[in-house]
Amino acid sequence: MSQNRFTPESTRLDDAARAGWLYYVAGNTQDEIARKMGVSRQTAQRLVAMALSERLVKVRLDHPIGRCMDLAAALRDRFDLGICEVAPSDPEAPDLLTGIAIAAAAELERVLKSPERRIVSLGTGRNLRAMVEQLPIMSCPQHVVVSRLGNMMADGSATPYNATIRLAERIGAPHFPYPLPVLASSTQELSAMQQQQAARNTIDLCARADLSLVGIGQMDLTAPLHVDGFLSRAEMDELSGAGAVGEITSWVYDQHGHIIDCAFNRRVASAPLPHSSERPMVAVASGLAKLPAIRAALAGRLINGLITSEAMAERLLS
Amino acid sequence: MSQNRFTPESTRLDDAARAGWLYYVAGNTQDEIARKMGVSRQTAQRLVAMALSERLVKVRLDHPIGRCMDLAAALRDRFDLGICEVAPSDPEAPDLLTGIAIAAAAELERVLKSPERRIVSLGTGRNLRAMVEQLPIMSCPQHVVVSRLGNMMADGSATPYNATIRLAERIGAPHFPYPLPVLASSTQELSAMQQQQAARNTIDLCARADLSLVGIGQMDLTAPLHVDGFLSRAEMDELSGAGAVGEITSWVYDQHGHIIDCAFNRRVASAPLPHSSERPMVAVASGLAKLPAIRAALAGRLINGLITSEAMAERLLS
DNA sequence: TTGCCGGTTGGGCAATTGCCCCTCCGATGG
DNA sequence: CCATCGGAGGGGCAATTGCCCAACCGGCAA
Repeated sequence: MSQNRFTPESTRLDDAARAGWLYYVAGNTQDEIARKMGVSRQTAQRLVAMALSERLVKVRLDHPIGRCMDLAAALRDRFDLGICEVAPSDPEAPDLLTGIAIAAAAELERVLKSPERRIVSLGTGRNLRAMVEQLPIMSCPQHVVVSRLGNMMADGSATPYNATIRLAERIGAPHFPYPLPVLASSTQELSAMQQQQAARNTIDLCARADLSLVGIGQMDLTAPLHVDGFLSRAEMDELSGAGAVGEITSWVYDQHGHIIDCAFNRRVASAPLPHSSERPMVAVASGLAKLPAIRAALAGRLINGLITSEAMAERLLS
Repeated sequence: MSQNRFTPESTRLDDAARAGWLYYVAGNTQDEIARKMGVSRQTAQRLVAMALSERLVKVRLDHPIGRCMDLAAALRDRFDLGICEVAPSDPEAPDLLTGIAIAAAAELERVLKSPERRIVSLGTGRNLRAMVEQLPIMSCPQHVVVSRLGNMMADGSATPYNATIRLAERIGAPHFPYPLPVLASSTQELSAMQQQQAARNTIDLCARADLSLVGIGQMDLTAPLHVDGFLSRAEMDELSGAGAVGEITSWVYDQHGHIIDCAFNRRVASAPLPHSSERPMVAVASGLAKLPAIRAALAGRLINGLITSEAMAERLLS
């Protein structure tokens, strides 16, 4: 009541956080919380539920599950990966975002803990965005966050799932948005764009990134590129006809993991994918539909790291 | 499965981790977990409980208040406090009055909500005054507000920051101003004053207060006692020489939280501070300058409750 | 004023969870 | 061989939790 007068909804969240803390950290029952906070049991229950639904409470499991570690080791071995993490799957929801996001956040956090300056480059996508949400709030002004591709659609509007800004905000690091759109309208325009100092600087940062995290897009009707409107149905059919199975930061590649030489790729403005680099280029991806895309990216060594689900790991190894 | 034969208990932990993951991350019920893992519901429950007891699950609250509650819990534990609240600090104004005032007001409001008669005794200071301003207007004629110290300066003028009157007005409760000045001119005069029926009655109310809220004053050039003219520069230097680090309702104490036996304290007319009382004696204080004063008050158990800022809580614990 | 509307509260009940206690099973030792 | 023992599994019940629904509250328009 009283405290609500000033910042109603922020105080309600505060109460939710407090209730969540009392419940999950202090181990109170909802009755005790109700008593301590001077509200009814039902309200306490609502606050706890809100802490959950507003993603105020983050749960992490600190135990390497043997099966997942085995799968990760097998993937590392088979595909010569530097970084590989496998998150447990719920058999009935095998590609729940949260598990993979937590695993990816842990990997990212490891790098961010360094006192030395680190450059982290990010792609886009739900997975990366969910990853950032799982990261604890930390202060890392020594690092740099850079985006590997634009967040503007052709008409200038921003794409959703922008992970770079969120990450930079969360860890208090300077960040470099990608100064070009996702696609240029022509090869000529692209060349001109790439001459800009800002573009050259950002692309250079991407090339020197100490950790790159990217999503992987499949090439079917649910393809992120298509859903987000970068690729018309006709273009996509054409690309599929040319053997496209997946894309990373909009670079479309075939089943061998080779970037396809095509009109579309010649308009892609994203930072180039490094060739068999020493630097970690880690894909964060799951979902049955992405299987061929992930397999190809691994085969072609477009990536040298993978964070995925138990279910996907099993399929990749079979 | 296969790994069981070699490290049975590690597999049990694995199962616990998996069960915990399915429960806390994937949101399954224990029945579903039991079905998916092929065990009985009871076993699933045991596994989930084990994940908890083995500290496999780590819960984090991503809301400023979460950190505050951690700090408050640590302070409560370290200094054996009954009431402890830590308000979030704005990094750029770590001791902003408002946050602490809101926290203190919430604590006060909890007591005021009681239908039973409660006696609330107050000290003085900006913090308490700000606290009262944060309190909702409510009708509490059943309670009693009493001041722990005078609001008259030597010349009879009133001190600013009088919280008692404001609080009484705001909640519509009867109130007892402190019928003596802050300082008597001599020990003899003080004894005479304390014989007055009104004084004895008020002091008695203070001793029986169900909640006492006081400020803490530091002992440097910005000391409230000095700024408000109760303590000359020379007197303060003398007290500092005698080890004074802080004061509560004008009672000056040393770094161990012991009221100093000195000429000044023998003239202090404020209600006595209860010794290790069961009744809540809560300090509302923040500001870097007050650190030694707060630390000493905690050490000497002059207070058994504290409402402070995140920044101060961190310093107190470090 | 009245009545509607969105949002919050508390009662009550069903689902879920925590836990006691008994049983079973394998190991151990007499 | 049998008695004992400790640990895991399961039945069952009480406590806790989740959620639906009706009541209530404050704002707003008629």
